[in-house]
Amino acid sequence: MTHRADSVIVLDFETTGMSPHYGDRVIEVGAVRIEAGEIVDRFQGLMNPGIRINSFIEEFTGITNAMVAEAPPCEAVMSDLQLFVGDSAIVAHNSSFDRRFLQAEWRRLKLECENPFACSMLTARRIYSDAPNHKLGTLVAFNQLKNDGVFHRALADAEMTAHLWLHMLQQIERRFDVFDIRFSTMQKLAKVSKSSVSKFFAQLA
DNA sequence: TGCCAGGCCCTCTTTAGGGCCTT
Repeated sequence: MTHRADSVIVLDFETTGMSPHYGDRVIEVGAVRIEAGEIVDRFQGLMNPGIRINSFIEEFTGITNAMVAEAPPCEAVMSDLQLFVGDSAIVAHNSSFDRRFLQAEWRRLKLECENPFACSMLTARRIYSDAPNHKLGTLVAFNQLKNDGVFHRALADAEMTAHLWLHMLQQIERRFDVFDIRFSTMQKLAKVSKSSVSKFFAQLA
């Protein structure tokens, strides 16, 4: 399976909680496709998880039980998401979280999730070691990236993550005078130890 | 109704513990 170096899906889920293993479900998905350094397509879907959303999540996301009651079931939206994502590489902020939910929801549909993942949070920890923290909202403010002030809604967070991802790519290219930073390079960057970052960047230049 | 996790990183580490990040 091959992936275009400049084509990735940036994904974000809102969910009923932290763990699909304990019955939590996805209630909203937002995804954008990046090609050639630009957002070229968007996918958004509110869905009915079939279980009650607790008050904390309602407050946290603004997504209420009344809203999802009118929405299609998870299975329908997740099936459409699979068509949107295809075999593209996927980026998410703290991707281990979104990957767990994507795998769990697709498993219900008997779909495999073999897409490669990269994590914008782990990459940002390497590049922005001087940031106050590495929450998505903090990194957007830290880099003065454009946003519409909406947080904890899936498409808004996916778009902010995409802007952060593109910003990190541009900064690496500019800083080290290299072009065509590939998805696999960003994956490796997120995994190298903090003490090895300088050596890693030296190999890029 | 309320509760529940997991992967990664760092360090005063590796026979571990605690913090960060996601909802």
